[in-house]
Amino acid sequence: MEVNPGMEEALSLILRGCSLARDFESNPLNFRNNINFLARFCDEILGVFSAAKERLSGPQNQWLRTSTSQPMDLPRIQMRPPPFEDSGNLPAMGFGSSSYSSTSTKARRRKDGMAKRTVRVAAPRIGNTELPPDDGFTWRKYGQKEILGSRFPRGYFRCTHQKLYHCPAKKHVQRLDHDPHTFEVAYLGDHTCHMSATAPSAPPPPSTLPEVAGLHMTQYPPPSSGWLSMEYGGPATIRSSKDVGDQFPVLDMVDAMFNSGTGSSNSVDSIFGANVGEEHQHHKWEKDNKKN
DNA sequence: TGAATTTGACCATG
DNA sequence: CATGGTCAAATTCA
Repeated sequence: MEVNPGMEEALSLILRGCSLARDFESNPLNFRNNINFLARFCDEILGVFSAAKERLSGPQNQWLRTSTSQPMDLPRIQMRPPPFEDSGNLPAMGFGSSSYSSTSTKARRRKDGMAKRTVRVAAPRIGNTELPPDDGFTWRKYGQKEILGSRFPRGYFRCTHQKLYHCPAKKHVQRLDHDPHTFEVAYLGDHTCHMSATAPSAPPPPSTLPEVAGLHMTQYPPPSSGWLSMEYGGPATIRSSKDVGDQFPVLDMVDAMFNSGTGSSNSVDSIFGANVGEEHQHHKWEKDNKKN
């Protein structure tokens, strides 16, 4: 899918703002003794969000309503994402700003006959973009494979507690060749472990989920911890180990500004190195390409 | 030291 | 047979 560039840009900006906020959140003391820096920091956050808002409210925002990048019409993709919708165990959707869309895949059906549902997740340009998106569950990577015709390898994940709870859930994560900022995540099987430790501590509210643009998200109570975190910068198996803790004013500000669950990168150190990711990726993928 | 990730090999499917 | 999917030993990490 092609992500609308305007949307991408706005999302990137928003994510950056969130990242900045998180940076403050995680190291408030760093700013305490440096008023100038703090002021500039605030300016930057405001500027980033303003720019994002500009992009969203400008004439070019038509894509919000008439996005043609999706094979399906928008109302569809404003629905909650397909995976787990009947299990009462919706993914946390670490990044509310992501565009989710479902695609029917003609993937061959394995003999186990697991249903396969795919969603597309827009990755932020910032942060550790080479890690698969988190959906609120904990996954364990069990393989990675170069896919023919794809520049990027596909990662194979299964539920961390597969053994403990015989949870059959799996997912395949692949970065789109033509759009490296988008992951296609294929979910296979449902979680049977949602009452277990696999499930996020604070299950996402069942009703309102972020809509596709992540910008129409009406206020839904974010999980007490890490709602701002995209839970995206951690290892493949994402535990919100470095919990955010209590909300900070900046987060409130961000929340107030956007009323959205837009996530941000989990990796604080990536905040000021927004562009490092790609380099890394290429490095890594070059390596990956050597096999097979 | 246990758990997670990496990675080459093997298996299944079309 | 080519390719996608999984296994499992080796390695890394916390």
